[in-house]
Amino acid sequence: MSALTIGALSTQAGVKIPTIRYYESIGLLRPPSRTDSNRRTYDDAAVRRLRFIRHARELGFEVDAIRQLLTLADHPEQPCEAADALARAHLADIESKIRRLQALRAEVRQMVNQCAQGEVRSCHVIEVLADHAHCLHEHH
Amino acid sequence: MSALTIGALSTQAGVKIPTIRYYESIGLLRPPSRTDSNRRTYDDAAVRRLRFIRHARELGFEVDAIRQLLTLADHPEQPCEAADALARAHLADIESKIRRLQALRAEVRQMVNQCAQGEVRSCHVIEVLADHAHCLHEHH
DNA sequence: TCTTGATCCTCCAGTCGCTGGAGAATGTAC
DNA sequence: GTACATTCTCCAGCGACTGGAGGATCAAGA
Repeated sequence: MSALTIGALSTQAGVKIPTIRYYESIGLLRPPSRTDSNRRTYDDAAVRRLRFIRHARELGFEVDAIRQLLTLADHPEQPCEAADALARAHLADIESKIRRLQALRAEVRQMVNQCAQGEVRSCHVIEVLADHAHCLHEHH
Repeated sequence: MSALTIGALSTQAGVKIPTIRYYESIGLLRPPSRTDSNRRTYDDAAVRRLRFIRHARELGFEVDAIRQLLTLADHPEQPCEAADALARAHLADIESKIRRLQALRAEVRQMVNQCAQGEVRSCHVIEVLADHAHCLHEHH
C-alpha cells in the first residue's frame, strides 16, 4: 500500500529516473497515478515490474522482447510456450556472443603478449588488427 | 596501384558504403581523392586501414580507441606503450563481458529448463525475471 | 512562517555507431 | 542509345537511453 515517488522507485528498482520516464513513454511501464501536484506515484507492483524490465535488460533482452514478456506476465492464465520460445532464442544468442568474445579474447591476448614493448613498427597490436591472417577465429 | 571505387572498397573490406562515408565524416578515414566526376577513389592502403577499423570494431573497440590506435599506426617510429595499454584495457573489458554473459547463460538456462510448459502462472521464465532471489549471479 | 535545498515536472536535444531514403548525376553494358 | 547500376550529398531515423533548461512543488530547519 506504500505510495512511492519516482525517486523512491528509482532507488528501489535500480533504474534512473529519466529511464523510468522513458520506459513510460515507450509503453513499457503503464502511466502511473498522479498526486494533486502532478507527481507520479507508484505502488509495489510497479517496483516488481520495473525490476522485471531491468533484469531482462541486464540479461540482454531487447525492449521488444520484454514488451512481449510483460504482456505474457499480464495474462497468467495462458500457456507459456511463447515466453519459453523467447527465452530459448535468447539463450542461443547469449551462447553465440560468448563464443565470439572468447575468440576475441584469444586474439587480444595474443596482441598483448606479443607486444615487444618496442616501437609500433614491431607492435602486434597494430599488426593483428590490420591483418586478417592473424585472426584466430572465423568471424568473417 | 589499383584505384578502387567505394563499392569495391566496401566489398573488399566488408564494410557497407554508408558506413565508409560515415567513417570519413567522423575522421576515422581520411578523405580520399576524387575522380573528375567527384567519385571517391581508394587505394590498397585504404583497404588495409578500413579492415583495421572493421576488425577493431568487431573486437569491440570503441571508435575513440580506434582513432587513437590509428594515430599510433600513422607514427610507427613511436614506442607502442600506448597501444599496448589500450589493448590491455580492452582485454579486461572482454573478460568481464564473458563472465557476465556466462552468468546470464546459467540464469536463462535455468529459466528454460524449469519451464513446465504449463501456464504462465507456473512459468519460471517470468518468475526468474521478476524476482531477484532467483539470480545465480551478482550483477546488482 | 519563512526560506533553503532537494525533488519533481515537461520538453527537447544529444549520445553512439551506424543505416537507409530522396533526388540527382554519373558510369557501364548491351 | 537506352537501360540499369553505381555514386553523390543531404538529411532523417534507429535503439536505448541521458542530461540539461526552466519552472513548480515539497520537506525540514531557523
